[in-house]
Amino acid sequence: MLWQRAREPHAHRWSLPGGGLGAEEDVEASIRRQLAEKVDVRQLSHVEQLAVFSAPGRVPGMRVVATAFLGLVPSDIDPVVPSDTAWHPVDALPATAFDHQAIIHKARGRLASKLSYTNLGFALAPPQFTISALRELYSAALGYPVSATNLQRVLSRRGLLEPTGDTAPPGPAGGRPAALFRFASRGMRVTDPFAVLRPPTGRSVVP
Amino acid sequence: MLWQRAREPHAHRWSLPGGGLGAEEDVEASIRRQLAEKVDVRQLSHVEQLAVFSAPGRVPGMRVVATAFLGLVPSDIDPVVPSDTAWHPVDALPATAFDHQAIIHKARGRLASKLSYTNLGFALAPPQFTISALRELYSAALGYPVSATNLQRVLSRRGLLEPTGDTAPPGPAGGRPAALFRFASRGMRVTDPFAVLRPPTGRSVVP
DNA sequence: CCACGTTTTCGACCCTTAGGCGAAAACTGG
DNA sequence: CCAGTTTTCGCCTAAGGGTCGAAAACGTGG
Repeated sequence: MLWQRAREPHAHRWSLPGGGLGAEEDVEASIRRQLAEKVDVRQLSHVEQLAVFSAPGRVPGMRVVATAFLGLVPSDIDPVVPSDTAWHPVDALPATAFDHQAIIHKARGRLASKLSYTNLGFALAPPQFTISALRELYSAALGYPVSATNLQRVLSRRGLLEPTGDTAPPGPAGGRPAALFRFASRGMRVTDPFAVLRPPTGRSVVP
Repeated sequence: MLWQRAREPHAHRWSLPGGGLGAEEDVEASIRRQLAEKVDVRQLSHVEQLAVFSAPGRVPGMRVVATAFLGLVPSDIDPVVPSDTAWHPVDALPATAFDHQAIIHKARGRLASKLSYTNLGFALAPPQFTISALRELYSAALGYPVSATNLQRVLSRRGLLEPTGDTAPPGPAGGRPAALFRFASRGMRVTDPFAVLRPPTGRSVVP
């Protein structure tokens, strides 16, 4: 989600939402406030720190140190945004202001890897979904196709997916009705990768 | 590595090295400068951003937003440090200033997980090492014992370990001389965990 | 110099998890 | 009732980690 800058520097160019840090808030409270002020995005399903961007010349004319965040919104939600704000497909972005291109690139990398070893999919998916819908979400987020069969089995085996019992009606072309699922837990859960470092008894990493 | 604060606030308490951001440097250049100024640590084998700590009251009396870093030094190096600075075992830390306890905790978690799915061990290990020495390093960093057999095979299979051909002399109690190894590449290399999200052809994540 | 304790190394076997394929199931439309 | 579609499920294979125990290579003490 980008909005078009009104003022210099980089007027009229698309940029990530953000703003200055207030005296009584930390950076996460700040970015949530910025989003709530400038655009109507209250349904953030996940927010996490990405990185600090602090190159001296990243904003012409003044020194700005930015803490970039990765924020996710479920796919079923289409927040109303002001006229200067719009959603863009991450594969076809317009020219962006400052170093925002690099921030977006880093954000996408973070999303891709966290989709692999966490249940972060819950933040992208609606409350209920079919496996094929989830497959499309994952494919879009990752940038390459994933197998629906595998996705279901892997997520199930990790205990992240549970059936609701309901089914979704088939499409116009027919087909077997798809079973509906939901994510087992809200909030992030990490499935620790690799076992070299797994304690002999099977405890998790750094309790 | 901690040093004892000379001035208020939190005088005489142990704290992480750090300092203000200069006008002509980014945060990474800054932390490297701080380390070079205050203590003689030029052999940093790895430096990465950890997180921003920005709670309004984290430093009493003034507003300080800190970008925390994780920095590693190979185990064979014992940098000379000023009299107010000392290395502490991470399992037996003294009382620390501000929120540095939380920073250290986060750093250790990051180190533990990156040891699992990257070759970050290269930053902890000396140029040459035996498998048992590496095993002790990993065990210490992770906080629980790891199997030497497994460690060798896993790292070898990932192509991270290569034999030097030499052997280390046995200890005072005798024993078979241990073969010496080195890490195949300096610089961080990520072995992407889990394969659900691996493209059908085997391409890596986000080229 | 030979038996013994020590440390390292290597191989064998098992288990868990992912990837792929194809058949069966369940539905629509004609 | 039949053809076409979409989903689901089971089976098989491959890869990676976990464990165990035997063999290799060394020092030491009798």
